[in-house]
Amino acid sequence: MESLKKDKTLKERKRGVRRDPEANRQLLIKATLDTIADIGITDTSVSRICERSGLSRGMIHLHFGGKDKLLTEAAQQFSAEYYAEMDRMTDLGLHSSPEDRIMAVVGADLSEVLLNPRSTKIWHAFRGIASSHPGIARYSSTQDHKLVDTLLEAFRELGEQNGYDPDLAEDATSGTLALLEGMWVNYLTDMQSFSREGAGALIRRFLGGLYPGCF
Amino acid sequence: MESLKKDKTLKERKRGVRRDPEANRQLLIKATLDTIADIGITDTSVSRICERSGLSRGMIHLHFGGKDKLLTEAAQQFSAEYYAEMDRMTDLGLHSSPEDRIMAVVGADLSEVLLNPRSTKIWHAFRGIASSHPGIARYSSTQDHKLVDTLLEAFRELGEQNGYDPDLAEDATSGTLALLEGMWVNYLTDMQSFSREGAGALIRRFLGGLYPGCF
DNA sequence: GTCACTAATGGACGATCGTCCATTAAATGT
DNA sequence: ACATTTAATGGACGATCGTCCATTAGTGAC
Repeated sequence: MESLKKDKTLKERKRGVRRDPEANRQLLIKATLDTIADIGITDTSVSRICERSGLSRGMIHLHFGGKDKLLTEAAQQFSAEYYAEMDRMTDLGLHSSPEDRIMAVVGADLSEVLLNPRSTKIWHAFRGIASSHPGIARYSSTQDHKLVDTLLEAFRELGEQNGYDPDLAEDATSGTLALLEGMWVNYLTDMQSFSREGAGALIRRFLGGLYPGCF
Repeated sequence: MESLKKDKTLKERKRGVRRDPEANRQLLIKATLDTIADIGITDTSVSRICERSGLSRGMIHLHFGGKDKLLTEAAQQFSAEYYAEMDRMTDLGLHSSPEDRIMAVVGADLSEVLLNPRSTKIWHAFRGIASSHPGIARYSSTQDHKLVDTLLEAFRELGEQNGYDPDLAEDATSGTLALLEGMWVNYLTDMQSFSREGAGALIRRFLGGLYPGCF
């Protein structure tokens, strides 16, 4: 599968549009993420990235000005892709019940599209070096994003409808995200025995406890 | 504080017992963990570790046989220290109520002894490279340890006492650990605004939802 | 005091790191 | 068609990587 990708790349470069800076930029970012997922961020070097992308070693400096900048852009793009997919999978039923909207977020986060070997490895690799790479740290948090507002709003609405303490919504939001973080860790630690359904059921159970009668 | 440690080390070597292989081993492991917490695991090299420990560059190969082995032993020791501290902080009241025992685990995990800048940075650094370092992966999980049994037993007892579904205990255990994982991530992401009390209260709230009338 | 033994040193080694740039190739403008 | 501009190459560069080992220094036995 990997060598197939490489061949496709090379062929495109031989016959199609022969110079495409933007495509090469993207190719380098993708190669970076793939390399991190494959051999770990410690062994992800400029040479290895270029090798995988099929481009020459000078390209990174040309397009990004250095390895660190490339890493930062890769983290940014990876984060953006996560949220784009999350939006795509949850925006569909906007006028559904708060429970459904919340569980849609949970389900999306636990789905194979978002939670897979590649993404968990990359995600945790970036988080692991975030404390020493300020540029990357900006993209290794779930906490300051639209996603929080989505959940918060849904929980508020749910609480309002059923007469629960309004400030419960904040804890519910924060707790839901924390539970999901924990599930990702479980998945990373043991992909074999991880159950998406089990993880979803667990979170539903916790939320059902917080909002009795719902979920 | 750091140069002070170094001086102390040097002085000990000058006047006290002048050759102490085991002490140097420990010194190297400590220097490794400190370096990871300080400059990140990417920049943690043999030279940097030796520099910090005040020992010569050959020591790592002499005592551990290579950098990877040292890293693995450091991860192992770090993990062991975590569980030792956890035991120390929770074994005190063995015959107390299940709720208290559970919240003791939560409180310990959120206490400054276990949850601090150094430990979170090291923990996440190791986890970030775990997928590509099988030796380290063994020590980057909370899931296969005595701690699980402690919680499981307490939740079972709690369920029994109050007439709850016994299989709730497994979800409660797994969820509690997941929530704690999430709290560690929150702490790593934003140490300034993190509140230990808030985090503890949130978890208590979730558990109170699962076991109404308790917590 | 001498000898055997182990701990510890610090530099040599080849490999690889990330950066940079002179050169080549392709696209664009005239 | 040729000149100009931009994309892309691939090797040179010094620095640093991790490993290894000949050497030195400290320790204990006799």
